[in-house]
Amino acid sequence: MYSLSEENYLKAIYHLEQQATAEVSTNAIAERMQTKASSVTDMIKKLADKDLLTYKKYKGVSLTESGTRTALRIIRKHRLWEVFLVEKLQFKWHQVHDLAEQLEHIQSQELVNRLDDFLGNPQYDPHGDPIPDSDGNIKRRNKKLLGQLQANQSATCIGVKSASDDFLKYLSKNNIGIGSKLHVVEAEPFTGALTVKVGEVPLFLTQEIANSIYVTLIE
Amino acid sequence: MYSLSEENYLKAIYHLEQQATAEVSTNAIAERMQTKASSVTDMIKKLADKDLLTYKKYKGVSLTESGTRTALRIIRKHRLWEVFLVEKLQFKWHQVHDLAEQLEHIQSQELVNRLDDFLGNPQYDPHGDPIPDSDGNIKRRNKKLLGQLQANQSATCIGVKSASDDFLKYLSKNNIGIGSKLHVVEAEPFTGALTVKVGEVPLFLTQEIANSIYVTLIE
DNA sequence: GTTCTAATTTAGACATGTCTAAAAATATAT
DNA sequence: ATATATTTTTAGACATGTCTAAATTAGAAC
Repeated sequence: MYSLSEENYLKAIYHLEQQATAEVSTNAIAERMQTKASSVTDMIKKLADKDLLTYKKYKGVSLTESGTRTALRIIRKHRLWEVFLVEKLQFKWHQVHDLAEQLEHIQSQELVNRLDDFLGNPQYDPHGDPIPDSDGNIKRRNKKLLGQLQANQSATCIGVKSASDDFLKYLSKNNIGIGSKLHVVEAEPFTGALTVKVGEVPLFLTQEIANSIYVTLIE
Repeated sequence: MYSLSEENYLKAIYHLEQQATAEVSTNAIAERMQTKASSVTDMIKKLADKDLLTYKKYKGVSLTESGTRTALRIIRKHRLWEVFLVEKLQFKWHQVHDLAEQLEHIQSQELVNRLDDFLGNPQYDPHGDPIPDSDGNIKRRNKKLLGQLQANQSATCIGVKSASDDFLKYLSKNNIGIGSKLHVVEAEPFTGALTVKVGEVPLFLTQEIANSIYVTLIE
């Protein structure tokens, strides 16, 4: 269907669009894709010719509906493969990204859907990001860093940022994993350190650690 | 490591080498890869430069030890993914080849070995072909078509050739699957039809059907 | 509004892997 | 042993996706 490069551009542009407010700039794409602006311009033109994005010279790009749909299909595959790697092959959260970057380009609707069923139709990947369904619907949720919470807020752990082996061991020793409920008892304004409760057990977390844990607020 | 094209050439040449007695010819490769002889010559030179095969102009090629090792690594991946697709995702035997052609190019020793363990270290793929171990050792066995057997020989079903859905249904209705023991009661010389026993149940098979079933002899 | 700077695009080049058409080498037939 | 047919290689072209360097445009500063 689309080439490997085209798919990678679509995915990158989709992610940039999620963050940015306006059109996505050539330089932003170049930086994200570790390539040169001139290469981006070339590719942008091709994608525009295929109606995957709209492009006005010097004015940046934005994905068309078709482009967004295609990007979401790739992201769906990426995240499902990540679940597979972690749940079935016992990879650690932080080991799966590069592999999923390869697996996401495997072409077969049938395969993705069977994989989805095999995994029990998971809603979120091991990093806590939502997995689009086969129609491209995506359950967004408010992903925050634990360190951003105020005293008295409660949240569910949905993932970690850049996990080292030691960090993951530290977390499991303290009974923190995906799905753990965390309640912020106190947030120290100067150091940024947090006192939280994991279940009923109190735990002291440095700012650095609190900012390596992704959570979603419990209302 | 190696490009997608390079990997595909290595695999094709390996398979041709298994069949052929002497060096593998440019035209043989071209036919198998559905490409032109001139393209093959170009690629052959590159692979020779990388010491993956030896090549004398007009004299065909043969894989070096390094080339063979690389080919076997790809075949290992191909066959393990086929097992995954059939055993875990419930694909039919005949649906998995094209998907495995894509999956075999995923780069990661770690992934293959974990997949191998996850699948319970299978020895054979769904077509009955042996899966090389991580050192490239391969358990060859005598793969024959059921139709080639004589009266009174016994064999184990190890796969099917070009299976249609209807054919697979026919087989499962008659209790023939991978691992089934088949005993040839009679081989009709004129029509090529066979009378076999599946366990204790006698069954009549036309030549066409008998030549669509792969078996390995029981000594 | 003109000028400067930063972002973007264009022009031309290169690597990979493919092709066609022509040339060269090998194999076959008599 | 020579002519003919087949196989293989070479030469030159093209598509894709990338790059560098130069030219262009947009946006900010004054």
